[in-house]
Amino acid sequence: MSHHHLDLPQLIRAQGYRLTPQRQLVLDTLCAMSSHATASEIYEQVSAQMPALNQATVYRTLEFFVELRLIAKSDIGGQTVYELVGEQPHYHLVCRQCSHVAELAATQLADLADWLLVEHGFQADLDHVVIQGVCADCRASSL
Amino acid sequence: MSHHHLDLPQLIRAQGYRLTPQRQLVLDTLCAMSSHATASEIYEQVSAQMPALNQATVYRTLEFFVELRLIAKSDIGGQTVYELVGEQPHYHLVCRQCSHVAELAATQLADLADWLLVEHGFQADLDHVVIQGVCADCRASSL
DNA sequence: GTTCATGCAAAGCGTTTGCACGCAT
DNA sequence: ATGCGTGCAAACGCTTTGCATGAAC
Repeated sequence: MSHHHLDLPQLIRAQGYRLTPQRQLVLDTLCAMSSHATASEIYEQVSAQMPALNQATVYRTLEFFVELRLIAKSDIGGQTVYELVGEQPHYHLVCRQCSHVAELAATQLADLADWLLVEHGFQADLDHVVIQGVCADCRASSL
Repeated sequence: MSHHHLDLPQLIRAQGYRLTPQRQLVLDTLCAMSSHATASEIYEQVSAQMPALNQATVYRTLEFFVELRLIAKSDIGGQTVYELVGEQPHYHLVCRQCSHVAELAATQLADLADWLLVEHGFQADLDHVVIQGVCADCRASSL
């Protein structure tokens, strides 16, 4: 559970919110899942451990953590996916043809981010960037 | 109607498809609208000129043009928006706080695109890139 | 004890689909 | 004449919401 390096109870309570088993479980589950997941995938995993937990709670909990900026919500190929905001910002390459998703460290975006901040005062969330296109395999097979 | 530089009838018929008044109207409307628009915004505009035209037709028509790669479909701040693919590729900066959307020419992305192609064989659609973050105004007002 | 979070069920919204008719080819 | 595209209405999936109960503080 890599998110345990942060003091979750304090982080939540400091703002007047409450730490519930449901919130802990959702965060743990998202951490255990390799990478991005849809709300229903998360719900499936979570309800295996806590069957009473409701889908509405999953949505509310995810939204809650998104607002705390502990998890990121993005649209990947028409699907809304959630992901733990980790130490290593990364972005996604989504293939328009096969829907394959690759993850890349955001180091290549650093210059762009700097430029956006200096020239436009825009502070980019590098964790949210999704780039569509055609992946190497699909390009090869369409030759 | 800046898209009239392309031979729409031929482009469509060459692939065995048909050019209908509805398809023309949707494309003209999207061209007339300053920039990106949601399906319902497009439907409103379009049905003003052709009241019988159905929402389902708008969706089917938009999807049709997306597949022809005449228009781009992206998710901006949770909304699905459509946009004519013009001569000048550009990307969007979306403010997480005020939802303001700025457009920038994709020239700053060119290097990144080159790098993606060379290093990962990934051919990026620069028209689809959406970057979330906090805009200059919101950063200023939160100081 | 107070208030926030949850469970439940229903509603909401954007989008898609099946079918019969009509129009572009 | 053929068959693709449209209009209509219903269905669909994802997400949100109102309310009463229950749990965290």
